[in-house]
Amino acid sequence: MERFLVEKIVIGIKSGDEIFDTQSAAVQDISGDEIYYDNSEDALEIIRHSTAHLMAQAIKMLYPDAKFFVGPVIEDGFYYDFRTQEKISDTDLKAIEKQMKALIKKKFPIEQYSISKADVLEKFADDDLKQEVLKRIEDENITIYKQGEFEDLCRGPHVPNTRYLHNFKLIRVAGAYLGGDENREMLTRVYGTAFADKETLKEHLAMIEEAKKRDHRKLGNELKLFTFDDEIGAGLPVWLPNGARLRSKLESLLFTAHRKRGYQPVRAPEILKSEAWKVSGHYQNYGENMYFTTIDDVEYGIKPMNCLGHIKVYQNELRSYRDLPIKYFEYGVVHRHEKSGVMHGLFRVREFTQDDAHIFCTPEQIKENVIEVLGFVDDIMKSFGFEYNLEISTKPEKAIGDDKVWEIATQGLKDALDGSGIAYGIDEGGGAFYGPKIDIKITDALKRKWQCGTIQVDFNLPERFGLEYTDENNEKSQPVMIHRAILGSFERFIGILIEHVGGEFPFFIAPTQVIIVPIADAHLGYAKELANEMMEMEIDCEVSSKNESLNKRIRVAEKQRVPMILVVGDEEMNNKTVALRDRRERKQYNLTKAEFYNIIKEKMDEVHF
RNA sequence: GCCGAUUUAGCUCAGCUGGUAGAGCAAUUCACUUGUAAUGAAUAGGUCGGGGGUUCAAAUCCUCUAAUCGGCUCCA
Repeated sequence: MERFLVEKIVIGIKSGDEIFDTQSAAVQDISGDEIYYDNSEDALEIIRHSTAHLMAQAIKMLYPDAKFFVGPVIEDGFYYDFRTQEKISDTDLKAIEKQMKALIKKKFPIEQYSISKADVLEKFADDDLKQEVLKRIEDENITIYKQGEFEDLCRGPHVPNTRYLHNFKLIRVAGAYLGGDENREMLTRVYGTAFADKETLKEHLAMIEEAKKRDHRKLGNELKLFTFDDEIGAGLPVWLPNGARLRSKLESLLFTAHRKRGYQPVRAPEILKSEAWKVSGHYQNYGENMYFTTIDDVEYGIKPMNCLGHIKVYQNELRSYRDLPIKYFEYGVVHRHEKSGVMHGLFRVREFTQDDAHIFCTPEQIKENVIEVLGFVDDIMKSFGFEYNLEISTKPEKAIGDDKVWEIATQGLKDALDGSGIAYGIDEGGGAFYGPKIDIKITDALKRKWQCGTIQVDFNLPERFGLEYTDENNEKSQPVMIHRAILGSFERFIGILIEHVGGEFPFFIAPTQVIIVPIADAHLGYAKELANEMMEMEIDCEVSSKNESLNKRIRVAEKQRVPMILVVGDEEMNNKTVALRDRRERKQYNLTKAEFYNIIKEKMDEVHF
């Protein structure tokens, strides 16, 4: 393979933003920059697309009844959607790979020709999936690629010969709706990946394996942070002591952060009369995903959001423009009926706690308040070392309120983002039913994106609940509500944090911050004395006094990813010192008690959102 | 909800084509009293996710159901 890289084999031409393979470039007489056979983005596009076709060819040989839909290149690989009568499972991938390798050996040239759409429709008249593909193509001339006996409609680009496709791996089998429409049939999808050389492929696969070790579900179990239980129910997390300690540290830091920024803590019930959800529109727009109960013949809905309670707090007094903005926050426990197939560790659950807040303000105050929230988000994300993306979601199909109101609200969000010079993406039609939003997205260990925080501008609920304040002219005006969450939910945020740090939590939030290992029973008293002093300093601390060897106890503490391990024996006890072992460096430092306490105080003071 | 797979001791996993279960770690007890990543021995622990069926016999085959995993769809 090295030989190819050195020789700089040309597999395509880049003209402007478009990539052409050598076959098309020759036919259409296109000139531009040459794309060499290597791991560049453009080359991988060609290689992966060709590998997808090679896979289709192999599948067709093994499953002659197979009909193919589409096979695009995706972020780190490719897939192909198809239909067969026979069920295909992960164990069949090996056979498909083997067949692909056999095809590579035949060194089929990959040839291209083009025919009119009418002819293609005719040619594939008995292939309903091809007809579906053709419905989605507007061009009058369709190109077809042929390798050996196999041909498929395709825009390309492709490598010139199947012999360039050695370094691939089929990853998994999945199901996918035809055209992404859940009302259509489900096709079989096989995911795979490919590179220009074997080493890069190996590295990529190793990286995926490494990432799996950071999976929060695996670490949550190993570190005894949380669990799920069949008897309790799907999507209902149970927080174990370690996880609950971690979570309560986060809660308390975030509480202070809110208070510093002028938010008032409030609290409202878990269940509210359905009548209230009808006023808000949740009953009509979201009822199928809510849980209900009946008390004395009156129907109540378990809250899926906290806004209604906060609205009632606002309505408890008459408000003046001088009071605005008013900011209420609550760690609100909400329940949402998620479909059975979507639960995913702590990332997608049926009960979760939002760090939810509502800002009631005048329309003029939207921009400054959104900017302030964006700053709050940035403070939190930086403290944990998270990279995040922002996305504006606009009016969805299921929506309440005027188009004009939506327009104003959406513009308000854009203005705030533009005003603070932050880059953002746009998700058309992805907004909440009552207003547009800015979503804060973070990626997990396997690079899947998850929405965490959110900022939503809402004119609709204030209208529906008739919210008012008295303005400068002593007249009644309607305030705007900004819904916002920074973490999104404690569940999802902690899940992401676990993956981000691979279980090695920073000192300020670690469930067990210090573990003391007395060398022998004689040192237990001193260990407990240290532990008590640290508990006074609000440091979570454990004494490892089990009847095990010193080495074993250190090993266990390390595996539990405890940031600081103190070993104490005769020397430490007599001199009132500690031997501190660093989690990562495996080095020891001998410190006096006072020196050590200063270090941990400093570590705690480093954190402020 | 849909497609595919999985479910055996607290955890991680063995258990071939049917003959009622094993290992390592963890736990408990005892001995050892340890100076920076696993001391040794003994003991205990499972109606094999749950229901129904086939069979002389089911962890193993069939069926329904639940949960989990990988995707799809969805996520106020």
